[in-house]
Amino acid sequence: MSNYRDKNIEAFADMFKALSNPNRLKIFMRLTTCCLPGTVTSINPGTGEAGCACVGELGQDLDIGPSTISHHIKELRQAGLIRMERRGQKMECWIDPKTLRALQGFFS
Amino acid sequence: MSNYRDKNIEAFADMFKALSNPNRLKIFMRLTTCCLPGTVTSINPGTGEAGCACVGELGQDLDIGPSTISHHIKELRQAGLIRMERRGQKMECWIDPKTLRALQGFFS
DNA sequence: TGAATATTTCGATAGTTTTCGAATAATTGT
DNA sequence: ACAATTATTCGAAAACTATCGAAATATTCA
Repeated sequence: MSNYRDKNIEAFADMFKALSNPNRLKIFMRLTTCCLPGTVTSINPGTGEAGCACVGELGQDLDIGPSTISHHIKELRQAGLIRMERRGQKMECWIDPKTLRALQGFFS
Repeated sequence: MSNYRDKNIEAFADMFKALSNPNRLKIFMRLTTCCLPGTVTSINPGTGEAGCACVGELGQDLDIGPSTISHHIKELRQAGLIRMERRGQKMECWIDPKTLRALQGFFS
């Protein structure tokens, strides 16, 4: 009787691949620290809107172009690590809580 | 004041890269289940020797050649995930407990 | 409608990875 | 010394990845 990890090797490999690029890992870590799932995310002091980091913000301090940021965020999304939704001109991103729990369980 | 993760982004990216290949991930998982660090590892019923999985054993059921197995195990070792030591003709492999703890802490 | 902002798509290029098979090395037992 | 076992190194081929810049799309605001 195999356990959860054994049944999802390919999915976990995809998650680790998404985290294997330093720039993608930085984006992921930024999302975990700025807007952890389950917690109240940042509120824009100007607009008063609740929100999380958008694609442009996530790419700051990364020294790569916007098209590359977009590509990386797509990879994180396809691996199931993050979710995103359009909010006006921007795309808000946040960590998928279910996937994060799966990763926490993987090493425990 | 940055935390542990921020100071070791490259090292963590290397670990995730090592785990991003399905075959390498299977090898890693096999090591975590057959000989967890800190626990008494398997004892060979014939010889009575304590030991863990060797390179050949780890490559079973993987449908890739021995040189590829060797390559993958080298990647896991260089990422700091496993340690190994010669025992006669065989190379014994085991999980590095320090690195495993670092990974457990990464997602928590 | 048209300009500005934010993001994505596309095609290209340089670099990396996976895997193989042949050759080599290390160890053990005859 | 020699054969058998186990594992590593090397060179090559195919596939994949990271990044770029240009063009395209979506949204807001004047």
